[in-house]
Amino acid sequence: MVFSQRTVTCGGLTKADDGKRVVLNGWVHRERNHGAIFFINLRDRYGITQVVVADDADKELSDTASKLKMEYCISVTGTVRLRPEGMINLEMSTGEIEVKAEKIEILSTCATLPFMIEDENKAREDLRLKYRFLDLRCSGMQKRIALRHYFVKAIRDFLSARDFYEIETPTMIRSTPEGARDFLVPSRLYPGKFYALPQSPQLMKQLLMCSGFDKYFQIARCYRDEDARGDRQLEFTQLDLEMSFVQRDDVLALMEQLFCHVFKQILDYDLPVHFRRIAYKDAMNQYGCDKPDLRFEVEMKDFDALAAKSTFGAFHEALASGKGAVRALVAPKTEGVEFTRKYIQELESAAKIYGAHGLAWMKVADGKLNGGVSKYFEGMDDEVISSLGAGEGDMICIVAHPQWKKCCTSLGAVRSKLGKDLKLIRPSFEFCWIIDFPLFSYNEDKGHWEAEHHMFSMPQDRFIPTLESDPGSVLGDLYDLVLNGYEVASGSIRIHDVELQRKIFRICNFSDEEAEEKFGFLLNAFRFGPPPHGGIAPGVDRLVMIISQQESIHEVIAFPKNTFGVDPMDGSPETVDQKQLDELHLIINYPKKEEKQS
RNA sequence: GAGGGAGUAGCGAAGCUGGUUUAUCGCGCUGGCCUGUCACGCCGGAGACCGCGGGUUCGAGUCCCGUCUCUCUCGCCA
Repeated sequence: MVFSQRTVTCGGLTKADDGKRVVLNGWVHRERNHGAIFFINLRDRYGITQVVVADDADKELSDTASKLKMEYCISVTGTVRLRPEGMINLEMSTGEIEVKAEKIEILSTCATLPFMIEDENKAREDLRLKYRFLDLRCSGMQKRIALRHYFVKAIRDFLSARDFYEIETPTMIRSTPEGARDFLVPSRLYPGKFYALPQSPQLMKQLLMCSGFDKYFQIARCYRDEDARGDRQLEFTQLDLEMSFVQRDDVLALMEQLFCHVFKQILDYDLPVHFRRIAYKDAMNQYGCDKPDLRFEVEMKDFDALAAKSTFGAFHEALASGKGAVRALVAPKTEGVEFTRKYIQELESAAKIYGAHGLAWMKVADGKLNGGVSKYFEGMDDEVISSLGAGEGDMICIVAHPQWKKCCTSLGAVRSKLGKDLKLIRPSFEFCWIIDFPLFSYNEDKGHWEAEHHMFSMPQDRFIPTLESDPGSVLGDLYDLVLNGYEVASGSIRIHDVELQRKIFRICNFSDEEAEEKFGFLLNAFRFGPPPHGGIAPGVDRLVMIISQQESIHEVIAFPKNTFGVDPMDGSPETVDQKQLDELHLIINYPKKEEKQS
């Protein structure tokens, strides 16, 4: 197709270009027809420029102009001129100039739009996803995709300058029996055999360490066949990173420098040089989760002793086994929010989602405990109020549970809800490290220990003697990076010793034979002088989401899947031809529809 | 696997406790007018069996049951 190709973009013209003859290519963003004069806002990736078809236009030009509709793709040839006095639009970066059209070519027309191309598309998400190519024309999406590009570029620049190599690893690998469900790819050449898509390049990067590439990173696509959430979907992108000859603090320091650099580069935002470090146990006790939002101050307090002194039966029951806990927090008196029965009930349901049986509460009025469970604290008013630091008009919320973790997470949910409802959250970026995670957790259903993180993380030295006798109390050289209540990175110092690695497999119920069968290639590599190494993997989607103030990673992914793993645009996943199945030696065993009992 | 929310023209919404109506409004679409707009303005028009299927009722967008789709959360996600 022959057409007038652009000489400039729609974002770049200024009054310095006055008088210049230019060609613009772009989309009709808005069109205003005043009869004998037309205004066209022409849009491309770089911005919007006003095109004028003036009253002196010939018939051909004004006929073409009158045919234009939103989202027609056109080429405009014309001359830049200053806008007349009083017609300057300060809202637009190009608002001081306009292009007087001499020729307009319609490059393609546009059907009736399913939604308007605006700054932020207000259509339902499934419609946005079906017409994602149009949704992406909206300036909000354009900005976020651009931000993502600059985010990744800043990472590459930073790491390259520090001698890291970017190395690609396979996306079709062996399925390994840990973590999430794998996505499988059937093999045509080997009937009955499958590749798996990587949940992360974990083992490959450890092997690269064994190869001597002591500083590695990769912007890696990862796949996990689990249900989606606002902050995760079945395929996502990680900055995967690994280093040899390092200890935990080297990794943490590098990440602190990296994020300081990146935030300065793309947001001109100054992060602190060091991020706060919180032990997992303290995070649970104080914030009720392992990814605390530190943008507001409400903290949970140990209420075991005071609960034991109270006369409230539920507290005593929770503590009876010795494994339970009672935690309390103070909801600050806030203008515009009444701690009504209805609101307290809302808080209680938030707690119940995480297993709490109830939410105990009392208010501080005239320096005394009032309402709720206050009658069980007779004579303890001053003690309770001062130990929690509660003030006049504040409300004390208490959760008791026979399981420590459930007690904490339930009250943590209350804390989160208060943060939002009482508008306590500051607009800022609050990073912190969560360290000293337990290495194992006991899986009641399966009846054996499992790795909290993954089986390749190093136990902290002091626990190595008691590894097998007391797995539950072993802390690992594990670390999560948390930002504004989201886990944005997770990593560890890895095991590089065959015997220690075998021990960990055994604790996680893998026999030596099984371990050899599934992870033999790693164990084999560890026989040939593996270096001590460790790394981390920040989630790119999540970080860009938080930086761009969004609540769903869909807003920063060009073509995301919906909550059911379906792409409404291309319709995937979809059935395939019988021929394809035959080639792959597959027979589909459809699930039987359950007969409904009538 | 479980729970909460939603579904009304192409899009976004209103429609209270069942009953004045031809189901309302904004955007878009469409016909016309308009020489400085920039979310242009003005006049006119088309477009919805109120997700789908039953039921209750003299009467259902509204109440009940079922079902589908979407969305958030728990479980799950090292």
